[in-house]
Amino acid sequence: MLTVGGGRENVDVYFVLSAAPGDSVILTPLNDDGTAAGLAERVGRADLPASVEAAESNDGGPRPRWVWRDTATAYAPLLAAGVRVERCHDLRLSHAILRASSLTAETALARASVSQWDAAAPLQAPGAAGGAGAGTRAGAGAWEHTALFDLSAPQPGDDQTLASARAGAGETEFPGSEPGDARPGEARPGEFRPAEARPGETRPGDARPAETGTRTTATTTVTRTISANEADDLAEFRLQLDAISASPDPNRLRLLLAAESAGALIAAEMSHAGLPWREDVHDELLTELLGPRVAAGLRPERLERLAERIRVETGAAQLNPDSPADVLKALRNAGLTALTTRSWELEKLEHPAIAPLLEYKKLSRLLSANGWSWMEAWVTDGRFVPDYVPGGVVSGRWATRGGGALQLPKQVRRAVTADEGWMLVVADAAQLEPRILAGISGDAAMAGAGRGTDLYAGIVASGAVSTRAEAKVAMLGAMYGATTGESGRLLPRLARAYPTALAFVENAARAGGRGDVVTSRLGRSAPRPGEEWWEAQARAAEGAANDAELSRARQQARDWGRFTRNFVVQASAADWALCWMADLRRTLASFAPLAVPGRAAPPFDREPHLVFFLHDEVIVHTPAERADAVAAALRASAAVATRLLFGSFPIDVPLVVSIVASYADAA
DNA sequence: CGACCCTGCGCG
DNA sequence: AAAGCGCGCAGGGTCG
Repeated sequence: MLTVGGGRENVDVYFVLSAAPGDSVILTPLNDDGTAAGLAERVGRADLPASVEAAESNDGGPRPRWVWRDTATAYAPLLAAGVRVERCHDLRLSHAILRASSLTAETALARASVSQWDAAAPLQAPGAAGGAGAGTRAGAGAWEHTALFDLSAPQPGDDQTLASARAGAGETEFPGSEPGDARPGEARPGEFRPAEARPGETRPGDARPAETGTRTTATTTVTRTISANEADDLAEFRLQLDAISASPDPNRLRLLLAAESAGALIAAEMSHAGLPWREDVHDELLTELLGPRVAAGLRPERLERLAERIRVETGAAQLNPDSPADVLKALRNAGLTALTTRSWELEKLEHPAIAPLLEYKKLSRLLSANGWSWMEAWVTDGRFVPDYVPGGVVSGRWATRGGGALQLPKQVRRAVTADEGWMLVVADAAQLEPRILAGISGDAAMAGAGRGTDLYAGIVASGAVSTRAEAKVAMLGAMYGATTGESGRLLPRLARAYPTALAFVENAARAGGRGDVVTSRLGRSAPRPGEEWWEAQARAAEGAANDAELSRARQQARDWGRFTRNFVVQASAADWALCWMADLRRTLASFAPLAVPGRAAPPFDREPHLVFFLHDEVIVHTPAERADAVAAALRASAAVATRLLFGSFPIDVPLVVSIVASYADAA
C-alpha cells in the first residue's frame, strides 16, 4: 500500500501518475524537490481509486499532490468511483503557464521545442463525468480520447530502463514554506500551494527521474523497467520545478499553478456533479413562450405566428425571418433604411413589422440556443453537464466546449433549481475587474472608493463623475481601451481622480503596442503577437510600407495594445477567482457530512459542492442546513484570495451572496 | 456533402 | 464601427 513521506509530517509528497502498458498506472512518489521519495508502484486501473483513496487518507498525515498530464482524464474515473483528491499538479496546464510566463522566460522549459506538452486539452469522453449519462451531444463523433491517460498511448517497445533509488526518505525534516505570495497577509498557511522546492539540495542516493541505467547508492538500488510515458512525465515535472525555482518570484508561480490545478479539479468535480436542472420547469417555460414542442426543424406555433405577421407587415410573402439578407431586403422594400438586422439597430426604426421581428428574434434565439434540442443534448437526469475547459482562454479564464455553459441566458435560469432539501448559494464578486485594477496598480484612491461599498457609487462620491452609469461606462472604457463615445469622453475625468490606475492600464497598452509581454498578478503572461504582426510593424518602422500598410500596421499595434491593456486586468481577475474557488473548495471539503435526502452524485451527496463558475460568480449546491455556513465560507475565501494577491494593500472584494432555491431568484 | 466564413446574440 | 476586452454557439450562405 502507498505510504507518504514515511510518516513524516509537513512534507509535500508528489505522486506522479503515468500510464503504463497493460491497463495499469505507475505511481512514483517524489519529494517536493523532485527527488525520489520511495519506490514506484504499479497499479491496475481498476484498483487505482482504492490506492488513491488510501493515500489521501494517510491517517491524518499530509495529503499527496497528484501529478498528472491532464486532470479531466485522470480525475473523472476517480470521481466516478466516489474518490476525491485534495490537490494536484496538472502538468499540461502548468506547462502552458510556465512556457509563456515572463517570470520563467529564460528557463529550459521555455526554450524547449514545442512538444506534446504544448497540445490543447484532450477532448472528454461523453459520460466520463460519471453522475450524469452520456446524452446525445452535438459532435459526439469527434470524441477521441476515451482511455484514462492516453495522450500518447504507451507502446511496449518504448520502454526504457531507469534506476529508481530509494533515497533516505524520512531522514531529513523539510518543513513546508510560508504560504504562496511574497506578501501573504493574513492568508491561512499551507493552502493549495506546493511547498518550497530546494534547488541544489541533493541528498546522496537521489535518482534523477529522467536518468537511465542503474545507480548504486548507500541505501538501496532498484532497477526496473518504465514506460516512455513515465519517463516523459517525470522529466517534464522536473523541468517545471526547475523553471519555478529559477524564476525571480517562485512563490508567485507556485500559487498560480496550485490555483490553476485546483481549478482543473473543480471543473472535473462540477462536471461530475452537474448543475441541478429541472427539465419540467424548463419545458414549461419553453411551452409558455414558444408554444407546444414540435419536431426539430419546425417552428413552434408562437414563432410561426410571428413569422406570418412579419411577412404580412412587410409584404414579403416568402420571407424567412432567420435570414438576415431576406429580412434586410424586405425592410428596404417596406421603405426602411436598415444597414443591418441587429436588434439594437432595428429598435430605432418605426414600422409595424419591427415589433414582431424583434420578438421573433428573441424567441428564436431561445429556441435555437436553449430549446428542447439543447435540453435533450445537455441535460440528463436533472443535471446540466457542460464540458469546462480550464485555462481555455489565454487570460486564465475558463472556456467551455459544447453546451454553452458560459452563456446561460437569464431567460432560462428558472430551471436551475436546488434539489429538495437543498439550496443554491449564488455568489458574485461585485465589480471584480475594476477592484482588481485598483489592486494591481496599487491605486489607493480607487481601492478606497470601493471599500465596503459599490465601487461605482464610490467613484461618484469622489466627484470624478456624476452618476453611477457614468462611473461604470468610464471604468469599462479604461479597462477596454475606449477612445471615442461617452466612455472616451469621460476618461480624462477618471484619469484625474485615479491617475495611478489609469497609468497602469496605459502602460500595459503601450507595452502591447511595442509587442512587449504583459503579465498577470500571479504570473500568467499574454502571448506575443504573431509573425504577421511583427512583419507589419517592421515594414512600417523601415518606412517600406505604403500608406495603407502603414495605417494597417498602426491599427494592429493599437489593437494589440487594447488586448494587453485588458489582459492585465482580466487575467489578474482570473488569478483571483481561481484562488477564491480553490480556497472555497478546501473549506467545503472540510464540512462534516450531513445525511440529507438528495440526488447529488457521490462523493458530494452529503455536503455542499461547487456546481457552477462564471468568471466572477459561483454557485454552490448545498444541504439547506449548511447554506449560511457556505455563504460565510464564500466570503472568507474571497478575503483569502484578496490577501493572497494583494497582501496588506487595503482593498476588499465584497460578494453579493444569495441563498435561493432557483438561480433566477439570485440578486 | 462538409469546410468555412459571416451575422447575430447570449454571457462576463 | 454601438465605443472598447474576452468568449461559444446556431443558422444562413458560399465554395469546392
